Amino acid sequence: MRIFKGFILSENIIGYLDAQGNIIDTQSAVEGCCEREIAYDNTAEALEIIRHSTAHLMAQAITELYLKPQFFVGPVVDEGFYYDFRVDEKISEEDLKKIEKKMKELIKKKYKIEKYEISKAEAIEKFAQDDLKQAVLSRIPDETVTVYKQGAFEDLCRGPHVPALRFLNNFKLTRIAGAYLGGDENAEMLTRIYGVAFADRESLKAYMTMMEEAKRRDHRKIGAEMELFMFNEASGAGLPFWMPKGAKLRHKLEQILHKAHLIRGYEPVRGPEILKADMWRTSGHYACYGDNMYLTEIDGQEYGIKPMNCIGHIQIFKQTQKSYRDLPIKYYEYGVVHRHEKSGVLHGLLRVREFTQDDAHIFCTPEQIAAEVLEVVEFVDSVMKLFGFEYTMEIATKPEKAIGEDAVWEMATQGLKDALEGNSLPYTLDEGGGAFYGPKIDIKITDAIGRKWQCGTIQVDFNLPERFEVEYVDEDNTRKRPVMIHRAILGSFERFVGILTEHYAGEFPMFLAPVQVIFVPITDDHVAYAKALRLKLLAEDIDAEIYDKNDSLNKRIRTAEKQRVPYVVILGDEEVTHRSVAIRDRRKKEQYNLNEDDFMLQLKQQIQKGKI
RNA sequence: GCCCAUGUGGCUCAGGGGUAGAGCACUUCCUUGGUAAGGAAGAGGUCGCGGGUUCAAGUCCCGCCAUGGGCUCCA
Repeated sequence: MRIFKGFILSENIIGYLDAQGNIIDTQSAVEGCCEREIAYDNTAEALEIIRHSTAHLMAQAITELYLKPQFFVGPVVDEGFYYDFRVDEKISEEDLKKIEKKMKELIKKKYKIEKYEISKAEAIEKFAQDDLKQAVLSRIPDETVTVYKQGAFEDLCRGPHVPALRFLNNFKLTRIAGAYLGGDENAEMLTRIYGVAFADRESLKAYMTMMEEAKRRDHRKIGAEMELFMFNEASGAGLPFWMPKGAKLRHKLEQILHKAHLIRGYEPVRGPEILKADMWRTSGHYACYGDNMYLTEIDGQEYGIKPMNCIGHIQIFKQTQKSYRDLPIKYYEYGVVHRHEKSGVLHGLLRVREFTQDDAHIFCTPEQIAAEVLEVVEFVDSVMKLFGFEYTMEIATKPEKAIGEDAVWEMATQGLKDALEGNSLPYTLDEGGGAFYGPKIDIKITDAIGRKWQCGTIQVDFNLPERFEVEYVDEDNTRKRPVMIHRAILGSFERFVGILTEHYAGEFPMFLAPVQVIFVPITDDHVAYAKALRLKLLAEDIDAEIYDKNDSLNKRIRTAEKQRVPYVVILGDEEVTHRSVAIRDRRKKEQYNLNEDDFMLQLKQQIQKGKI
């Protein structure tokens, strides 16, 4: 047994943790520095070391393959690692395999990873030919910097690294992309290669399988297959079309939510799609959000297409005089909005230029804020439970571009915190992430395969009521300013349907499925019965189709199965005679018969599950 | 908007200077079949759009549009 730096030296140790939980690599460890060892496995600490070293290995491979390589930063991120760099030739997707191959060759050379220290001045001298390294150096405040070396390859780096390349066997380069130097939009664009690495082959395989699964669930693929929605090149980017099946799905979602709003005291309203630019000047949108707005001119007057629905709701509120007895007033609208998103960010239904928000504005007194925010949180909770989403909340504070006094912001932000803290609801903070008119709570949901999405939002706003001079008459007969709470639960139908599609992999529950039942009559003699049943279902708002085209029975069953419809129902002589149905459970590939009444009852019970 | 890649019938893809191909889907006919592809015939494409090079351009070059992966931002 060998003892090394106070620890038993094992083939399996790639680093240590000190008393503060910092990772100390084997190159940096000294006698008595550390509390415990980091073994070569898939713990967060081990992966951080492994991935960081894999990034270096990739850099070494790139150095050997391409002309004039210069490297910027190569950090470990949530999903793996990346390295930003510049070379004198073009690198594309196909090159990733070549780089991977070179990385594997380098591993076989069994280089040790060594570390040495030099002064910053020496480093500036050493990397004089490399302006990216100079950029990195200029960001380092320390007077001493460290360099890691493997074979002929040296890189300025803080570490930590594995002791030798043999720990880097299970990696995969996943994609190549452009990235601004330092994330600055005005700076040069570097090449970025992303990769993942694990301690064992199985974990890498599991990760790749998860990626495949995400690809299989991609809402763009499923949306096309199921004919839910489409885009049209000639019509423009980011402008979705809802095909009949998608519109049915969306309609069901709208109906479920409509009922849920009414029960909670919301009233439906609707504002115009386009308002005079002066309205947007008053609201502050023109100044703070103008870059994202579509503007036009009518009869010499400037108009703006609405990017948000608040202004319309404010006008409706102001139309009649309101008493403190009326508050809170809750207006809701499935509001169609247009936002000029940059072309590069458009992504299926998840990021579009025209979308419909499930938007509502609650006008209330400052004293009512906490209770109203809580009620919205409860609303969010029931919606997310319905679809089986886990979620977390995040409070976002004042951004750089904002309207209103700091004191007002402070009060609103505190109101949100109080509402959550007072009810022991956990949240995280996003400093500077608020809307320009107020702070907000963002709801982030986690889908069936663990991905996170931002959907709902609750925003407290003291500013717009002030700007539009919104008032109510208080009990002492004076005019007071109400507070506005902006909120959306799904966020937008587009995004939410996209997320739902991936969450369910297209296998929507009965209460959402665009087509809920498919009847397959065995011969022409059974079509009449199918038609009669279909009408009965329609009367109950259940969408059913009949597959009676001239194909073999097996073919029609296969086609029906592939539609991801909850109920495939076969109708033949037996069913017609006994007024029954033969149901195929497509998940279990089993079948069972029900009489007509029980069938209807079962369907209605399934639909009932969609009530909130 | 920026970097990289891609664009051939409704869908998935082959063809890479010399007169457009396959499978699925679609239409018609035969077949009336009890639980995942019965058979035959047919229709459908100015190869994303616009320029250029060439005797000749899906094919090579340029610009634009759209899509995909990122950067940045957000519902």
